[in-house]
Amino acid sequence: MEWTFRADAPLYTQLCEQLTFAVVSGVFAAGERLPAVRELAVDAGVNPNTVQRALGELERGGLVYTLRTAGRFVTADKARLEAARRALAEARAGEFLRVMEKLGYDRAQAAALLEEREGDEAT
Amino acid sequence: MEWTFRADAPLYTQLCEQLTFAVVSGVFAAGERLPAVRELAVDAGVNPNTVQRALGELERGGLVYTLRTAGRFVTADKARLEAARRALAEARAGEFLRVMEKLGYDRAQAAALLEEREGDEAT
DNA sequence: GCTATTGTATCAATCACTTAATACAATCAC
DNA sequence: GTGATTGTATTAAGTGATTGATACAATAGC
Repeated sequence: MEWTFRADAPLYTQLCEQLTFAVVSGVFAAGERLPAVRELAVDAGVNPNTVQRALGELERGGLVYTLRTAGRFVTADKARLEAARRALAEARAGEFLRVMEKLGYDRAQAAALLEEREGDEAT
Repeated sequence: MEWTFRADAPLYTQLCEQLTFAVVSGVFAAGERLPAVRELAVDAGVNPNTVQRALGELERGGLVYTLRTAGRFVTADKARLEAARRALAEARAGEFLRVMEKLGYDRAQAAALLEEREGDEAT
């Protein structure tokens, strides 16, 4: 998996987000075992503790679970994964609408703005 | 004007955003004089330096200008204000689409999600 | 010209947070 | 049972950024 980090936010935060997106969107399949903490750490070029901290968040959200010495696994509960994906999307949508409203765009205008956009390919 | 600060981001950042939104959406009219740095500081309950820093950002964006001892004024260039408003909206839209894409929503689905939402009044 | 009010500059300290090193614990595999 | 591999806990230190106190500078207004 590809890791990219900006300098304007903590590593563990970005790690958490990227891991969440990966899990929720199926990069790691439901029930699949994740690479070990140390492995992920080497792969991403960060300290194992940092990975640990990020994964702790995922665990609290029920997206992954831990078998003490066997490793971490993505939950097998596909409904839960889908619900999480949806919840993330809803949250982002909510934030987006709040900000747009402060800028004087109502819901319809905000939606229209999305569709009008040209050439914003997210490489 | 109403100030609200969260604890999860620097004051000057939030101040900057709130001032930008206020200026761009006409809370302070084009050409109007802004309250003095010290006045805003008292009003918002922060240090004058913090206000100064935030306003510096607005100035760099051409939204306000300074007359050394007379105060700060919103630019009289309404086109510029409108352009800034639009640019902010576009930027947010772009971010939103990028994230939604990572979550597996294409542009149309993202837009649809906005319109489906119920009861998300931004009090 | 004097004074009050404006923005500006400087400097320091505190504060919190992130990151890292290291050691511990448990159990799977053989 | 032994060792390798897993996650976990503890602790420290760097580090960097934010905020605040204070002094400076310029000029508008009377």
